[in-house]
Amino acid sequence: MEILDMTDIKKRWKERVHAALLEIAAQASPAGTAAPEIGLDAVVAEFPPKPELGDIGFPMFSYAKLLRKNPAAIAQEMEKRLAGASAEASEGSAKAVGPYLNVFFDRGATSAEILMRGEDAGWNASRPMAGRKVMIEFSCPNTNKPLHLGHLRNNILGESLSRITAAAGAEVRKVNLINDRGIHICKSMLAYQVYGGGRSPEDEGLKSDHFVGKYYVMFNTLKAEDPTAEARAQELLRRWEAGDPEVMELWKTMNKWAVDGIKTTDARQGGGFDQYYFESLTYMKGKDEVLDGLKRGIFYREEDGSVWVNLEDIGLDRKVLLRKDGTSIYITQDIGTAIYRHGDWPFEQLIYVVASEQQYHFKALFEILKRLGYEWAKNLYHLAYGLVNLPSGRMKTREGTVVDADDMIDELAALAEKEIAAKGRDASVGDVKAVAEKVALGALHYYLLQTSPTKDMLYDPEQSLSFTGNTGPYIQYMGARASSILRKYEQGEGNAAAGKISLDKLSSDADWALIRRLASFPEALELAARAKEPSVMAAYAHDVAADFSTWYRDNPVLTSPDPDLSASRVALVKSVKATLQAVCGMLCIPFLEVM
RNA sequence: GCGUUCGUAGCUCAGCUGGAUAGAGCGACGGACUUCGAAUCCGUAGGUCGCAGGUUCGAUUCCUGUCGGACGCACCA
Repeated sequence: MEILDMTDIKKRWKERVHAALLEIAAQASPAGTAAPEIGLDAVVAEFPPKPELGDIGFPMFSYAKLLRKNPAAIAQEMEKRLAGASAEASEGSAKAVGPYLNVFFDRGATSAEILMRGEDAGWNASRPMAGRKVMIEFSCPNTNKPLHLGHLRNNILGESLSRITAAAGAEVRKVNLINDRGIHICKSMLAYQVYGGGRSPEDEGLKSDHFVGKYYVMFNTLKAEDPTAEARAQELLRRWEAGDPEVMELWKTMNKWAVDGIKTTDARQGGGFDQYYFESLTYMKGKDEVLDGLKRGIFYREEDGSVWVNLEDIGLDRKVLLRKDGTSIYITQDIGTAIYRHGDWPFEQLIYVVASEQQYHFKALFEILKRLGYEWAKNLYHLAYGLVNLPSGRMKTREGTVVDADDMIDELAALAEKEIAAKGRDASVGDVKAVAEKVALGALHYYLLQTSPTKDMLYDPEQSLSFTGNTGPYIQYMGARASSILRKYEQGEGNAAAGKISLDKLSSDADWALIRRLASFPEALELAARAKEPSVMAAYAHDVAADFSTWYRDNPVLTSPDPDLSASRVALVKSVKATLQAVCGMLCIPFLEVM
């Protein structure tokens, strides 16, 4: 069977509508005069507010003036014109509804396509971003302390966006830039030298990144005891830059502890990277580029020897690129790193997932790369995201300190475990701890992704885990319910095995509501990928789960007396499950067969 | 002060390139389990989309101003 792609059907209808409009326009204009121009882009399609109005709609308002007709009349004429069109039956039909021209999909053809999902692992054939190479940078931790709540949002945004972009057909490369050098690193090293006594994380029974973080905090203790602490840290940095063997040895050891621990947390979230960059290896890059730009007159040198760029013409400031002593600063490194990466893997687009406090920095960075003449610089994108706040109270740690990522997940898992016990599900789920961890991650990830990245958000752990409503666990629960039905079917319950799948059995409005939702998957995916908005997929996941929940309450699957009806519904449940699995995968919400 | 960004129901959030009666969830109130898992479902109440102008046939969406919050404006990263 030929696979129907709803996105394509929509596009083809758009073209038909466009063609018909041109015909009307040509007819309406007096002989000898040019027909008014209507671009294909001027044809907009949207979803009618109620399903009975149609599946997609085209408002006719904007052509009224051009065609000197009222929108309703245009819609009428469009309907007549398109009725006879040689559109294949499977493409549906168009009907005038007031000032709108609405298209009704052919239910049978759509259903047939949807039912294939359950049987075909490669059902997602939509590839709107095919052929594109997209590099996505996220996480970028410092190696002086463990990840915190903000990193969890960063990680999940980056990971989810990567998966969505890949699902949309692009080739994706996830990269992480480890900030493993600098004064802050030296502070934890110094504190360890003073207080560590050569102990290892194992000796203290701490996760290795938490161990390093402990000494970073202890630097404050040192500062209170020793007024020269800051100076000593600076001295350590100088020795590091000089390659002092003793300092390098300590640095390597502590960095490994930090990075190993951080990687464990990344893996816990389900993420990972295709390539790691280390600031200690890249921070020298960029200087040559700046000097080259200076030679070409893109930058200028002040009397003290420092090198600057003037971005005032685009509403930014003057920025320093090289200090008067000739050393690099932050933005210089980023210039170098971007160029270096493009050499590594010639991306078409590079997306930086970085907190919105750095918006200014990235504007400047992108502009500088553009001025240096890099063609790809126009495709650099800063995915800025806001802060994660917690409701004041229990979860908020003392002022000034941040909520640790591992602690947060631990706490969520403990709550989930309690809930499983409270529901009396311990026996059914088997490995309670493993399931609780997955529920915790589903809760956390969905909650973090449902909000648009740009906004600051309030993370309420209790609410995210509440298991009722717009939450990750709700979506997981619907996945588990679907799985449960299919499991029983496999075990021979009901009479579906004796029936055969019939599209006629899935033609009710209730069926159509669910099928239409499943059919809009390619649109949701394309929008999410194009707009770089995992929240679109999150909303879609919830919609699918909610529609399924409504549907299966009134549509018994295995207990229906009609074998054909039963078999058809089993097929539909399979495609619901396949869809939920795919979408949950993109959102890093673990799919659970049982919970 | 300048710049960026956010402001939608009591609370947390959606609202796709401007379009048909602004949607979910929580909370409140009222219903539905001898029925495939009630971690569910159904219903009711609740909004002058911060405010004021403007563009448009049409504005929550675009523009200007204004109020309020967040962030940024280092030879830090």
